[in-house]
Amino acid sequence: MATVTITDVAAKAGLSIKTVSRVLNREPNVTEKTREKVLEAARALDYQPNLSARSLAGSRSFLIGLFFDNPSPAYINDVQLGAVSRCRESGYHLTIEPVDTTAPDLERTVRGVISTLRLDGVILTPPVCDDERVLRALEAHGTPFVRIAPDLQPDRAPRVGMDDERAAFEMTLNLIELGHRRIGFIKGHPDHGATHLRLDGFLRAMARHGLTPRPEDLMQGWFSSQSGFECAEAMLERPDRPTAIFASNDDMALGVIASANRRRIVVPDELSIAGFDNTPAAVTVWPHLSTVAQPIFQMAAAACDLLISRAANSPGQEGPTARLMDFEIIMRDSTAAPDDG
Amino acid sequence: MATVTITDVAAKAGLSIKTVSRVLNREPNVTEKTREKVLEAARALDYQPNLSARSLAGSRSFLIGLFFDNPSPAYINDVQLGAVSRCRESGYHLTIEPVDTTAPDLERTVRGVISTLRLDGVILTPPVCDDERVLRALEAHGTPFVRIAPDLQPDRAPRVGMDDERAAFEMTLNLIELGHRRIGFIKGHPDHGATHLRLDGFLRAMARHGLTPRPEDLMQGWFSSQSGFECAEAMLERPDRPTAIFASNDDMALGVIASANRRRIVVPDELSIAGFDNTPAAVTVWPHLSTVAQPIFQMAAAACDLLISRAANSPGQEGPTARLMDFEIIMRDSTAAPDDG
DNA sequence: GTCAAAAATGATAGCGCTGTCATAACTGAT
DNA sequence: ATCAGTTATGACAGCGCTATCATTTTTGAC
Repeated sequence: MATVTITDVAAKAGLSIKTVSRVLNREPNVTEKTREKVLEAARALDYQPNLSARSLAGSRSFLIGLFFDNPSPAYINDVQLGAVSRCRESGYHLTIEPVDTTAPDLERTVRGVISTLRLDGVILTPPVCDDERVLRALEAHGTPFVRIAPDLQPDRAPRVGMDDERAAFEMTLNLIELGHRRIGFIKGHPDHGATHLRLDGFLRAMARHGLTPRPEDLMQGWFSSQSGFECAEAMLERPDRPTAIFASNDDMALGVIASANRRRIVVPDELSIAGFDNTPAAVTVWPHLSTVAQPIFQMAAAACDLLISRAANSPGQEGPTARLMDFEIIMRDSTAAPDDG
Repeated sequence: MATVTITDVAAKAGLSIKTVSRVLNREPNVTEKTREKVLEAARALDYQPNLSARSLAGSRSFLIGLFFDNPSPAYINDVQLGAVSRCRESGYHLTIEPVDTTAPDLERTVRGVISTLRLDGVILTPPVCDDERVLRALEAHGTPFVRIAPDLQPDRAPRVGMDDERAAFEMTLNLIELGHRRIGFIKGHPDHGATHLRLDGFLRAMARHGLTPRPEDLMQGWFSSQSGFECAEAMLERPDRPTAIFASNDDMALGVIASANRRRIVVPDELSIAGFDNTPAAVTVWPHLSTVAQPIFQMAAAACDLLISRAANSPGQEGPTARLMDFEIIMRDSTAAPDDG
């Protein structure tokens, strides 16, 4: 209620508002003594700058937008937490903009948001990060954006991500080293970039050990637990079923576990199951799911960082930045050596 | 990039900027013809109002804040979607502010956010909605807020929620009508308001049928799947175990299913399980979980509504508004009549 | 037609900041 | 001391809107 303005601070400190502004914005050419005086006055008055005024007068809005369509809640949650944590440090705020990629007026919606809010930057998560209309709208408006785990045209704009191929490769290697030879693989949604990379990693690990998966052990899922369940049903009803199934995300792996439970197939004794993503649900089932943990929080924080430093400093680099973060293979209770050695 | 201002629209329409402003803000006293002219000019120019300017000049910021600590990602996701959907309709935007209720400087953080952003309203989810420091900061600043499912002091401020007691009551009734007499109940986190209400509903339904749960069938959980698992382990290892377990949220119910699976207890033939919340995970397990669906999306939308209409119009009512939404009992595959009839 | 009342429109002053440019205060070499 | 070359500070315009109040136009009763 008590609205303290920069003018009040200036009066209290006995300086001009411009000098106060300089201190608050960490601009150069301010004496240490002056700095102190301003800071103390601001503290005493509990001064809070008015974002609208800063935004209107200056070139920054201190607002970062997070555009997402519909990844899993857990994923989005991590992204938000990561982004906000970095925003907080720099006085930025996060506005969330769920985006319906199937909406016909998507482009004008996006244009509306970025020009109304004058966002300093936008974070794009899959699958929005691969939507041509969104990218075009952002580029046309000149709004900086960072894509998280984009599929297509990786060098079109700055991005952060992780090495899905290598993660799938290593998880598969783990399975093979446990002694598995017949390993089933459930692919993800074909429109999702990670889908192909994870499959590639799986195949590379198999090939490195001279293993060629049979066609019926390579199934097409949709990243939903239902699709994982259905693929598992098909694979598990055959007498020569795989001894391990690697589902390319946790939801599908959960479907596999559900199918195994239904068929009284003991996990991991009779069937090893691995997932990908390390969702909270992975430790909610029994047995706990072996999976790949993506550093989602860190990726989002890095994305934010890119946006904020870009907004603050001038650009000046040559090609778009790309930051690859480390994943982590987490072996829990759903994987073990196969029965028949 | 091409920044179209209200002045441009006014010039194009051959009117003053004030008249354009009136049309855009749906103020009265504008001829239909004038209205048309303004709207057409705005459309032709693809005019997008500048939120910062509107906020600085006027009394509204068009920003709603969502404060949350750490409910489940699925819950938060629904809240966000519900809130944003309503914000969109009214030209508002949502900024998210994760709040750490254990942080010592919580109060000044909250104060900083609301005065910097000049939020038109704030939505509080559990457990933030019961944090005294947050409530005090909001009240002191005079920022309108709506609490979702508050526990303490329900009439301290406007709120939306649902009737947890009656939902638990009805679910329990369903279980009893299936033929269950010995029903285990797993309580939630004691600090959470819903915990007591759900227990009350359970007990009332049991009492109505002359049933008194034995103390060892009334267990203390913490809303985590791990705690559900542990409670189930204790209940299921007894020879006279319950024929049904009602866990007061889905995560714990998932823990119960995990325990049953581990013990080769067939669900629902040998054990019925019911949850509460209808999280996505409820249909990720096998068998699919019977549960209570909270209208989270609608609650958040209603909360937003309250804030926006309050921001637009003057207040003028007497007591704080309270809106109770309808729940839905969803009976899926984890519940059935008991074996022994 | 006349006139007051009501409705529609416009001129103008800020909102609280930042950016630009001018001014003042310090340097240190001569 | 003197003067350029810095460095530190301040005056003031204006960002794009809304609010207030003045002005013009329309309306309806007589």
